[in-house]
This record gives sequence, structure tokens and C-alpha cells, in this order.
Amino acid sequence: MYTRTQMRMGQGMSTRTDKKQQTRQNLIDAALLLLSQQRSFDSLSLREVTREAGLAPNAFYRHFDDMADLGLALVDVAGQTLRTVMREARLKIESSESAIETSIAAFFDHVVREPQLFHMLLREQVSGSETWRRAIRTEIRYFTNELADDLERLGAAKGRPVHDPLNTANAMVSITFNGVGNALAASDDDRQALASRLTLQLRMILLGSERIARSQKQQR
Amino acid sequence: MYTRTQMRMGQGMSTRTDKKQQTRQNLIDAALLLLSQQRSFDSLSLREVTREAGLAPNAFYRHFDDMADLGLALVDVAGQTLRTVMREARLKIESSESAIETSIAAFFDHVVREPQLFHMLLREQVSGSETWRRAIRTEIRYFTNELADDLERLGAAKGRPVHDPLNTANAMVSITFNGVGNALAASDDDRQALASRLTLQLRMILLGSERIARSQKQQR
DNA sequence: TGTACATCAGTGAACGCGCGTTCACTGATGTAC
DNA sequence: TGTACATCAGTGAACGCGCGTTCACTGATGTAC
Repeated sequence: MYTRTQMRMGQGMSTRTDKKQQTRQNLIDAALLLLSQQRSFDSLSLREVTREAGLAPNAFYRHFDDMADLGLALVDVAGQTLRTVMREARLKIESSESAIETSIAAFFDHVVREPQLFHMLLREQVSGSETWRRAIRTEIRYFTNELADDLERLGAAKGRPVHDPLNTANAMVSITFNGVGNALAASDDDRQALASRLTLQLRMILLGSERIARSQKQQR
Repeated sequence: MYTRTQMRMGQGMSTRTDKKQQTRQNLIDAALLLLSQQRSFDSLSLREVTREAGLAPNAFYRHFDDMADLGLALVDVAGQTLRTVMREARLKIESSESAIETSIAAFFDHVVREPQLFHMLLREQVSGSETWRRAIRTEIRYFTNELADDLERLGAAKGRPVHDPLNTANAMVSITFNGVGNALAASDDDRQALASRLTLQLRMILLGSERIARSQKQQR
């Protein structure tokens, strides 16, 4: 049989465990807050994070081995969010006629609403540790592959196939991430203009890719 | 009349001034060396830089107010180099038939030969101080404008005008800088493949831009 | 030309500070019976 | 149910370290005459 407390634990109510989980989350949130203030991860100090989370510095070690370990947890959170946003943007591509505009608008919307995480991703992609860079590169490659599939399928369906879908997708993703970087630095006013410039640039790539596909078909 | 030493000074031979200049340059070189090792500027310490330059820490203050002041000098050096490389890449556009391939090859060549500075520029563009970001953004904008002029002129000359030359140029620059970032991370083997992917992507943009220009002409 | 004085790039020692990490601890929560 | 013991998240004090910056200095270079 179970004691009272064991029953509580069985229902996932263990106060001690819950509190520990909460504190761990507080540390993660504190780090994210600091990162959202234009700070790079490796400029954050352990004491800073615990201070932000309202803990004594040494309490940190009850949750993570060191700052690098906390970094891994953050990479995980960031990766999950990025994947969610990209999946949603991709869903819009499926359904719409003006596929590019719709999906880029959706992506931008997310970025604007929660800019901290994206700023972090862009920063750590070039300046982060090997762990960060590899994690982010993997996420982007994954998304590029999915986009390539979409381009190939939609192109075939519309009778206007693209040339080298993976490379076309890669170009689009490059442009988009670059645009996101600019959008984060831009004022709210400029952002709309930026989004439409981006849309035009993406259309150039799509049209150019279709053009190359056509000319290669003629040659055969 | 002049004393002997005054004559030497008049000829720019003053030992004291020369030595000071040399030490200043040593500090700049030391910082560049550290930056070339995947370090971000604001992770460099004053003591680290002077150690690398073989000076006592406090000697730093004979040459710069603080690290931010040294940063300004570095921005200057980086800006000059970037402008030189871009100018040379642009010259190739003028003369050649396959304009894009030639110029992108030239640009890549520079980057591969002296990767430190470019790595630094890419890093500081997203993670640097406001000073760094503005300086780099200005350089890129300047180059984009020049490229837009080239595209407009060449397009008109060839009877295949581009749509929105500035936006077209912007897309090309985004793609190129993104590619440079990947090239710096890539192995020597992958780099050639990367360069040709990049060339294809740039051609897509050019063809797409020409396509839009044509369809807009028809509408009028 | 030689001499007496001024300049100033670079030094060595010292400072106070925030850092990461350790230690022995406290007291609330959990467990056994 | 109540009691006696175990666990363990979080604490407060202390450590040694590298940092930026200051100070009084040294001695080579430069200047005046």
C-alpha cells in the first residue's frame, strides 16, 4: 500500500520535485531574459543568472554542472521553438496559392512577437560554441530539406518545376534568415517594408529557379 | 635652421614616434590575432591584448583610452579591408561576360585567403556593439548600392534590365554573405561545392529579377 | 659639437571587484514503522 | 495516526583568480643652447 505522501508522488504532486523543477525553469528563464538583452551566451556569468533567478550562486549546482550544461538546456528549448515556428510556416505553404507571401508573413509574425529567441539563434550561429552552432545548423538544414520537398511537389503540381530544389530552398532560407536579422534591428515602421522586400526577393529566386529548370528541359 | 634630430623628424624618421606607432600597431595586430581564433571582440580583455602584444597592461593606456577605443581602430581597419575586397570584386563585374561567377569567385578567394577579418565582421554584425553593427551595416549598404548600379547599367546594356536593382543587389549580397559564413566553417573540400552552389543561387536571383522586369513591361 | 634639461613610452606594484567553486550548514519535505 | 530518521534544495561565508585601473618610477629619446 501507499502512504499519503507516496500517493501524492504517484499523482506527480511531490512538492519537493515540483519545486526543484520550477527553480530549474527559473534559471532557464533568467538566462533567456539576459540573452534577450542583446547579450551573448558566453558573456553571461553564473552569478548573474542565479541573481536574476533570485538564488544564491551555489544553488546553481543543484540543477546544472556548469554554464555549458545550462547552455545545452537552452539549445534544446531554442531548437524546439524554432521547429514549431518553422512547421507552422510550412503548413501555410501547403494550403495557399501565393505560398511564399503567406509563409514568410507567418514566420515574420512569430519572430516579431518573440524576438529574443531568434536574436539568440542568429547570434550563437556565428559566435556561439561548437555545440550551439551545430545545433542551429542542424535545425536550419532540417527546415531547408522540408522546404525543398515542398518546392518540388508544388512545382510539379503547378506544372512549373524548380531547378535543384534543395539549392533553391537553401537560397530562400539564407535570404529569410538574413531578413529576420535585419527585421530585429529595424523599427516597427521599417519592418513592413522589409517584409515586402523579402517577399520580392523570394519570388525572384523562385522565378529564376523555374527559369533554369525550363531552359535545362529544352536542352534535353 | 634645424638640429640633426629635427631633420630626422622632418623626414618622418623620429625614433620615438615610430616606435610608438609600431607598438600601437602591435596592439591592433594582437587583437586581430585573438579575434581570428573564434573569439568575439567583447570577450577580449585588455590584459589579454597587452600580453599578446608583449606589453605591460598599463602601457595600453599610452595608445587607447580603453578597449572600446581599440575597437574603433579595428572597425576602421576592417572597413578599409572590406571596401578594398569589394571594390576588386566589383571591377571583375565590369569586364566579364559571366559577371556573377567571376566576381563571386574573386570575393571568395579573398575570404579564403584572409578568413579572420571576415569571420570577425560576420560575428560582430550580429553580436557586436552598436558601433560595430553600424559600421558593418554601412559598408554593406555602400557595396549594395554600387552593385545595384552595376546591375542596372549592365542590364540596360544587354537589353535585359533587372527589376528593382537595389532589391536585387540586396538579395545577392545577403546570399553571398551567408555563403561566406558557411564557407568559413566548411572544410577546404566543401568550399568549392559551396562556391558553385552560391553561383547558381545568384543566377536564380538575376534571372528572376529579369523575369519580373519583363512581366511588368508587358503590363504597361 | 657637447651639455643640461624635458618629454614620455613603457614598467612593476598595488587596489578593489566580480567571478566560479568549495564547504559546512539549515530546515522543510519525504519515508519507515 | 504519530514519531523518529533520512534526504536534499537552498544558504552564507570563504577561497583564489584574472580583471581594469591607479600610481610613482625609469631610462631612452628629443630639445635648447
